[in-house]
Amino acid sequence: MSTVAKALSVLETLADMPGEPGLTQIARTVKLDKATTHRMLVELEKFGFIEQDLTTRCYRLGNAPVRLAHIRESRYPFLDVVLPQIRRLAAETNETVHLSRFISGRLATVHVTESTHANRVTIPSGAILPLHATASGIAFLSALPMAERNALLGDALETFTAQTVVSRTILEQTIRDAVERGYSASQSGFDLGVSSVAAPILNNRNHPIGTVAVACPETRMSPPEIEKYGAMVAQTARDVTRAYWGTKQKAG
Amino acid sequence: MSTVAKALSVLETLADMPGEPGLTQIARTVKLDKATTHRMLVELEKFGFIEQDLTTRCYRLGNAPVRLAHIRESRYPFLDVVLPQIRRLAAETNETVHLSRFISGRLATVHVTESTHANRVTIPSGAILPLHATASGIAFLSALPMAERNALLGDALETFTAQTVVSRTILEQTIRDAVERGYSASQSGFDLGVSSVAAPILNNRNHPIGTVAVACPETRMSPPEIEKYGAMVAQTARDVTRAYWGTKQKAG
DNA sequence: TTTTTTCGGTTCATTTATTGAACCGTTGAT
DNA sequence: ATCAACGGTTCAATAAATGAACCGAAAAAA
Repeated sequence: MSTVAKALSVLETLADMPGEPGLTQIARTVKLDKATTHRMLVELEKFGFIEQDLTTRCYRLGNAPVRLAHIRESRYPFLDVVLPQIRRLAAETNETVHLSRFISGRLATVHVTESTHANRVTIPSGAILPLHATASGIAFLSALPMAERNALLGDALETFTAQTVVSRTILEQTIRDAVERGYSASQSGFDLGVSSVAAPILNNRNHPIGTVAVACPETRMSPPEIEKYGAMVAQTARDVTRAYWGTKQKAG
Repeated sequence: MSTVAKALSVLETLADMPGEPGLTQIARTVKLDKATTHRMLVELEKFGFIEQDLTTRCYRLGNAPVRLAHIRESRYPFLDVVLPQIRRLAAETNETVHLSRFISGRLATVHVTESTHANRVTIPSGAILPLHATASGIAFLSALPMAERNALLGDALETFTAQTVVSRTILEQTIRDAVERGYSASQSGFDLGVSSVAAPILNNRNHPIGTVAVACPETRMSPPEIEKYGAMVAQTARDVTRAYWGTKQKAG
């Protein structure tokens, strides 16, 4: 493992730890020697990637990533790249299409293009989508390695409707189906009478960062539509992934 | 120079370079060997801090900083920490107080608390403040090393009013005055009839990230007020800096 | 109170990763 | 056809990273 990889591991570990941990705690979590961890922290701090509270001696994420994120987003605005694809899918299906992103541990709706049908599904932008009860959630989970999947799901699966999948084994099967087909499908799992299909948007390291989904009243989503929209949503997700991360796709 | 420092230098350099440079260009800019630079780029890419376009082989800033920035901002929201201080200054002066941040190369107004006077200064949130023509801009420049200062100012100084400072030598003197007093002052440099004083907000490495400013009609800003508000705005900027970066202040 | 543990941080002989001049194959300009 | 510049790789020489043991302080346990 290269020194740089160790430093970046320390940074990511710190970011994913709750609160403001101390040196020993960070070292234990990254599984690196205390002295090594300390040197990494010192270097990272020099560049503002982390900060240390002088009174408690604890570490926290710094401001440097915020600056870099600004630069990144001003040059490659995610929505600018993705929205045309979303709108095309919405036009082709004439159903409500929504885009979600995985932000600080939760899947949040960041854009919705509504269907023009009188009877249509409306989703508020910003809505948090439960991972086990929505097509988007299942799609997201389906692109995740098993370990991360279980960590995210936690212990209890909340019930939203009579049709919400709360059985662990059924959920596992649903996710396996989604992996196999390349898209997920859900009927009334979160909102009664709403059916949707969804596919994961991946980054260039094949980790999911969000989803695209088509949602409509269940009366317009019979098995042939599921298959048709499913294929379309999967294709759109692939297009989005390619448009945003260019041609470079890495394995695993 | 540690390996980690080299890697982070490569990252920051890439972020600050325009367009999508190639390996050799990056190596020249960071002043590191091509082989070394390449290894850093490969490591950074593994963690998503940078991306490479497979067709052009060029590098660009990646998505990882965006994720970290989300975590940082959700835990330490800048505005939550700063706004109470801004409001206190507004209450004490009963003049319009505004906060700006340096975002992707420009100084942008991110918050305004208006005076209750009938005759008051109104600034739209989001307004871009020219660096050479506003008290905020001068304050920001005054906290910057000479090299960065000149890089930011560019070649020509735009004229906004008859009083806009467009002479390089006068601007230099104005900045020196600001450095000496700890706050900057400007009369009608951007908007006619508006006077303001401002001070820089620093990060824990003493680099400016934004400014606090008091703005009012020039009729209410005679020399004694400049001095009084100047001292207050400088103190507020220091308080903000301390509140956001805790007790840890580093030299240099 | 005294003792023990845990903490953040440092040291330095040992180990290991980093380094960079020279190199290769490719591309694009002359 | 030639040359120059590119991205990327190689490997002996080298410089940096490593981590068990350590320090003093502070918290926890006795």
